[in-house]
This record gives sequence, C-alpha cells and structure tokens, in this order.
Amino acid sequence: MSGFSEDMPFFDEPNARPAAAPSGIAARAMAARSGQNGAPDYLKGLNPEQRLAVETTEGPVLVLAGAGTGKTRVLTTRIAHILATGRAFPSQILAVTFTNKAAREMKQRIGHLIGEGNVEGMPWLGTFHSIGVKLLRRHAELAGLKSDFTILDTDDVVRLIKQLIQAEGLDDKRWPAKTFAQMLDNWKNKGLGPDEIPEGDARSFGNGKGRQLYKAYQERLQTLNSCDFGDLLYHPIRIFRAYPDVLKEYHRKFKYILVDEYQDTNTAQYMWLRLLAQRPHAGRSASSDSAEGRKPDRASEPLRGPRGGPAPAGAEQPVSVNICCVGDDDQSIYGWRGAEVDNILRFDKDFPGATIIRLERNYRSTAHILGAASHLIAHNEGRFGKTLFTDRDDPEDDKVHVHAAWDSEEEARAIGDAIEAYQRQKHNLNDMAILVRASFQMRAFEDRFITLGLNYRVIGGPRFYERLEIRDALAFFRVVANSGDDLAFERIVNTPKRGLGEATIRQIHDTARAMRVPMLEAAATLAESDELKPKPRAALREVAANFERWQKALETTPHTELAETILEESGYTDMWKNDRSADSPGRLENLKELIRSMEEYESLRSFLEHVALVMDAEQNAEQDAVSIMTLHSAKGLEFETVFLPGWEEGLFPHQRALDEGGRSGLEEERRLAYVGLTRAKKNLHIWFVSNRLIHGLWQSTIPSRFLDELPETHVDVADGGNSYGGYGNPYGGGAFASGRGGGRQNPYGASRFDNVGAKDQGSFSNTYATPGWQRAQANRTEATDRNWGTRSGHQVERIGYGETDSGYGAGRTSVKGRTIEGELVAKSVADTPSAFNVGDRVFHQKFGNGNIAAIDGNKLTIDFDKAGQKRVLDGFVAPV
DNA sequence: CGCTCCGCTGTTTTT
DNA sequence: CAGCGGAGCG
Repeated sequence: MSGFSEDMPFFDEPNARPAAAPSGIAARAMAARSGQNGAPDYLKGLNPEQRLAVETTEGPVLVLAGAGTGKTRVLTTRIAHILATGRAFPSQILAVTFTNKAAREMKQRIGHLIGEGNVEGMPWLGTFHSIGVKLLRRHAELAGLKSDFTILDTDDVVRLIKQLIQAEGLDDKRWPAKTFAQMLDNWKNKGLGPDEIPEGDARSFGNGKGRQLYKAYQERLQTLNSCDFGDLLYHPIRIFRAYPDVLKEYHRKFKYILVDEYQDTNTAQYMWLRLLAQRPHAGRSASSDSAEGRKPDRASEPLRGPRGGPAPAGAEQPVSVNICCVGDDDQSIYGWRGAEVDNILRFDKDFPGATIIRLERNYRSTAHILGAASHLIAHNEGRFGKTLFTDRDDPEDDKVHVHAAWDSEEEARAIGDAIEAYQRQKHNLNDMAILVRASFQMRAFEDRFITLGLNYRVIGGPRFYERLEIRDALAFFRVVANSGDDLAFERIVNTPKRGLGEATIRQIHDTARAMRVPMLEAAATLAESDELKPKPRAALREVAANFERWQKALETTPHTELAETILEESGYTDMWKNDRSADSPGRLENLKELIRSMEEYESLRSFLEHVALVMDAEQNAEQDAVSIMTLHSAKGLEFETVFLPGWEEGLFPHQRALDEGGRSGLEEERRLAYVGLTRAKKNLHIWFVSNRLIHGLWQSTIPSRFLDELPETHVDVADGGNSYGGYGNPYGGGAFASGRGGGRQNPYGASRFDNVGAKDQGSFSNTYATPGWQRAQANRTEATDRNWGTRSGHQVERIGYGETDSGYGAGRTSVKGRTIEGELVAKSVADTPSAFNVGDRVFHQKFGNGNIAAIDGNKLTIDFDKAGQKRVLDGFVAPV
C-alpha cells in the first residue's frame, strides 16, 4: 500500500555531521544566524527557559510545560534549531504526537520557521500510530504480515471477535465482543502478548478462554493480513526486541527524538520510546523480553550503556539519548484509556541525568484565571508542582465568575444571554467556547441557541468516517483495493439488500476457510457451483462480477471516478435515494463529500490508508460560531471567553470517575477542571445548577467540590441573574417552570450582563454566603464522603446527582414542609422509601403542587397543577 | 431473511 | 428520555 511509496530511501544519508548538511538548510541557517548578538532569528522572543529547552539538544530533556507557556513553540523551534544548526537531517528526527491535528500543526509551524520545503523531508514526524504503520510496513514480514496489510477499525475488530467467540462455542451475549475488544486494547496498551497477560485477566473472560481467544484473534489477523490499532505499536515493539539488528538501524537513524504530550503516553508507547532511545545493545535484555512486569520493574530497570562515556567496544556508532519529552502532568486526563501519568513523573529515573526544564511563564490567561487554576490544582498530590505566573497586571481584568442557576434550562438560557451580551460588545463568537464534562450537556445549549438563532459549532461529534454510509462506502473500496479484506467484504455483500442472509454468508465463510482463499474468491466459486439456491446464487454472481470489473478498472480509471462508479453500480447510492427517512439526504451529501475528499490523494490505496489513520475530517471553521465541546477535546485550545457549565457533584467530578478511580479518579477529574480553567484567556464563567434532568428524571444536585477549591481572591460569585431569587421562586406568583421555558419573560434586561455580581432583588446574591450552602459544605465531608461513591442504594436504581437515599438533599423543600428556597437541606430519607400512593397530593420544589398519577418503584409520575405531567424521584417530593 | 418491538443502558476519545 | 441491540415473529 502506499504511504510507503512516498518514503525516502532508507539509510540513504551519510552519518555525517553538520558540514554535509544540505545546502538549502545550511543556507537558511546562515541567514537565520544573521541577527545581531549571533542569535538566529528563530530564537528571538523566547524567554530564557524556552530558550534553554530549545538549545539543550543533547541528552535527555524533560520540558514541563504548563498550560499556555508556549509548549508547541518550544517543540517546533527546537526542531528548527536542530536542523538549522546542521545537527541532523530532517529524516533523522523522530517527532511524535498523539493526534493528527498536533502533527499537522507542528509541520506547519516548523515550515514557517525554516521554510516549507525543508519540512517535507521530515518523514518521521507524526502520530505514534502513523509512525508505527510506517515501521510495520517496512518490517511486516517480521510480524508475519505482508507490507500491504490492512488496518482494521474498531468496528471490524468487534465483528471479528464476535465470530471467534461463537467459534469457541461461547454465548456471545454473555461474553460480549465489545468487552473483549476493550480487554484486548488494554493488554496491547500495556504491551502484553497472549502469553504475558495476567492469569486473572485470562480467566475472567469466556469461561477462562481469554488467553485462547487472544491467540486465536492474533492468528486470525495474520491470515487476514490485518492488524488493529494496538498492533501498530505492539508489533514494532516485538520486532525491536526480537531483532536487535533492526532496532540498531533505527538507533543509528534517529539522532533526535521528540515527544509531545508525554503525560498521555501509555505503557506500550513508553516501551516503544525507550527501545528507540536506549543505546544500541541495551534493547533486549532478558528482563525486558520476559512477561512485562508492572511499573516498578521497569522503573527500576536502569538504562544501559555508559552515559557520556566512551562507546562500548564493538558498538559501531554510539547513539546518544537525545530524547526530549514535553508535557504537563497537570493536564493528564486520559488515564481511563491507559495513559500513565507515572511515565512523566518517573522521567528522571528512566533517563538518569535528564535535564528538567519548567516553563511556568504563562502567556495566555489573566492573573485571576491563573490564580484560580493554580489554587485548584494544588489540591492534587503526586505532581511535579509548577506555579504558573504572568506579568500581566491589569486591574480591568475580571475575576473568575461563578454563577448559580436553578436548572439546566436556565443555565443554557443565561449562558446564551451572556454570549449575546459579549457579542454586543463586539466579541467574536469564534472566541467563545462552552466546555462541558459530558456530551449530553450539549443538547440544552444547542436547543437554546437554535431558538436564539445563535451560531454554534459542536466539536467532536460523530466523526465523519464513522458514519454508517461512509463505512459502507469504504468497505466497497477496501474490497476493491484488497480482495482479501474479508471483514469489509462481509460488511457489504448484502448491501444493498440482495437476499444474502446469514446462512449464505456462513457458507461463503466456510468455503473460504476450506479453500484457504478470501471470501470474495469463495463467493465467486460458489456462485458457479450448484450448492446454492437460484436466488442467492444469482445475487452472488453479480457481486463477484462487480468486484472483478472494478478491480480491473482500478488500474485504468482515476480513483475518484471509480469510486463513483462503484457506488452507482452497486446500487448503494440508489439505496439511499429510495430511502425516505429524514437523514438520507444528509447521507448522500456525505457520500459526495467522501468522493470529493478523495481527490487529494493519488490513489485509492493511499486514500484508504489515510482514512484508517486519520479518522477526522476537517471542520469548516469559516463562519463565526460559538464552540461547544467536551473538556477533553478542549485540551490544547484557547479562547478569549470560556463557559464551564455543570459544576455539580456527580457530574463534575463525575460519579463514575469517583466510583471506579477513587482518589486518583478524583485527581484526574480535578486535572480536567484545571484544563477547563486554563483554556480561558480573559473571561471565565463557571456555572452550577440545583436541578438537572438526568435520564429523563429531574434530580437535585449540589455544587461541585471544585468550587470550594477556588481561591476567593480570584473569584467572584455572582447570582446567575436570578437563580435563587426573583422569578426563580416556585412559590412566587406561579411563575415557576412551565417546563418549556416559554412564556417566561426574559428576566434580564438588555444589560443583564452589567448586573452580574450586583445585589439582586433581595434574595441570595451570593450563593456561597447562603447559610444552607455553608451548612452543606460542613456536612459534606461526612455525608458526601460516606455516601457518594458507593452504589449500595437499596431503593435506588441509579444514584445520580444529588441525593437519593444517601441522606442528602439539596435545594428542595424540607420534609416538614418548610421551604427554604435555594437552600441545601441535610435530611434523612432513609426512612420510608416510597410511602406514597396514587392520588396523593404532593409538593415538588421545581414544579409546585400536584397529584401522583402513577408509581413505579421510586419513580413517581405526577400531574402538576402548573407544570403538567412530570416524572420525578420520590425523594424530591413531600406530602402536602 | 427482514422487520418490529421490547428492554436495557446510559463519561470522557484517539488512533 | 433516547438510542441501540437482541429476540421473536411474519
């Protein structure tokens, strides 16, 4: 496949030193050096720490780069510096990132520094995975593959595993393929082969057949000439270990290694890096080849080879460990998918004598924002500890605002208003973002913004290449490009429907296995035999003929044209044209877009490789729009104005993180909060609500503990307009929630924004000052810590946010019928779980009075006098 | 073989 | 409440 073709010849360059540097770069370097005091232009404007990070080219270097301290700049300048000073050729630099976006940005920025042309010669700048593919294509045969192997996506993997589970005679619903796929992924993330996985893991799946399944899976991949994402790292690691000569070639090759976002590396990536960064002969010691132990093992295993000393006798060319890792332990938010913060914390032990450089001067945010973020993150243990600072000292700068809202609808409304207020002050929507913890929160904002006619953009929604129609289309292309791609073939034999059901497919499958040929070929054979009934036979014959024709056309027809033909002739386009569902026009549009995007690639094959590795399609960032995205996808971005809604216990920190991750789970949530805070340059607004609709039920919530961890000096607690006063009063004049929010007049004047923080209509202007809130804080330590985090609730199916049976109520009427609006009332609900009967008259804080219409466990359906019928948990209503 | 209905399960996401 | 997957029926 391609990706290969554009490769440069491999060991082409001499192991030469600067003098032999290509003239282009040398010339550039000369020019660059022309500044006064001898410093090249590209070094200008760097602060001393940044400059040190750039110029310390030799030996291991860890750059601890706090948020907004110019991390990418350091990385790119460092590469430019290495190139410009002739320390290495572009092809001798290995630069790894996690995302394609980061790789793209790096390429671009290096290009700006040293000229576009020079970057093209950097074939080893890319994601871990793309570099992994490259290595694997070169040495495929050492992993039992051919160099044109296919990369399977998760969808394929799950289907394949399902087949294997069934083949083992296991019940595939008792042992879901998806679960096993995740286990596999975890193992591979740790660099564990079938024989190295923990016994317990192996036993826990499929009646103890975990290991067996793993083996079967790898074998199957091999016969399919395929590999999964994990293999892209895992195979190279194996190859490096088993073939020291191969590894040695790369040692010779890569003079400088750079790693971005080091805090996100998982164990496999760590091993991969270490193998490459270690000195030549140290690659395969007995210990590193055996079943890989846990962290302590590796951590204590010293790097081999004399540091700075003479090369060991016999070693040809000593390769120094010029590895530079850049990262921020405080921004490690991917622990749940295998990232090991430990990797970064352990750096100086892994690479003795490492230079550690801290970048703490922040160029992004105001002092208030920085102060808030630093104070919050200081609550974490086990960090390197950095203190971000800024010279910025503008009394005009706003403090960080904390707002309260009655419920998520009001939260969306208020944020919408705030955005419009900023807009009136000539702020661009592009400079504003709403960062949520969980994607279900986005909906409220979308709804609101649609009614307002406010442009918004959701980042990180369903990916282009993951859509059904795109995957189908790609499956056709894959079979054409590689007739051995059985998984793709299976996906589309019967698409559009041509009466080829499970039975026929099984038969094709069996024939293929028996004949040891791809399914397509087996299908062709079957179609000519009389083993099938006429109908499937005809269908199959057509399919086979189609593919044969398309495969021939592959050599002669331009690939975009061919792609179109395939979709037409297969009937796929017609299938959607005849589909009358609402989304079919969109799907057709997507198919067109797919074809359009193919134009940039030389061939069908190179396009397919791109798709396998780069699952994202460019977003059109043209028009002015507010961004809505998760905190996770916001990492690395910055905005003038940031809104952080949903700071409530259970949502943020997320209950599940707490349940499953314990203390470290909480710390990761806190880092996530830190990431959120540090995205803001000037304006930062945090929100929490008292009531949230979760899984269709209204639940009370209490403010996030993270709010307590913000320093008062940098925070301004505003009422969100009127959350706890004014119109929010459910008893007032019946102005309370009518559900859809319609009919309520906008409580904010045109200058609503001016009112933030101002005294309000005599209610709770400062939520923190509320006696109830303070009491809640006091209680929380016991109540929360004891009750949150366990799922032992008896009556309660789901402990959502807020209280259930855990004896903790927020913002609700007290049991005695006394109401303290907006107050958090500790209570004990442990008594009588559902002491209600149909027909009972009850009171609910949000909806007022009503009658119980139905009872389902602890869920009540209530006909409210004013709010209509709602479903609520019994804990939230009191008898009248 | 394909369609419909029921029931279950609800973070975060890259490659 | 909503989206998905499995079971079961025509």
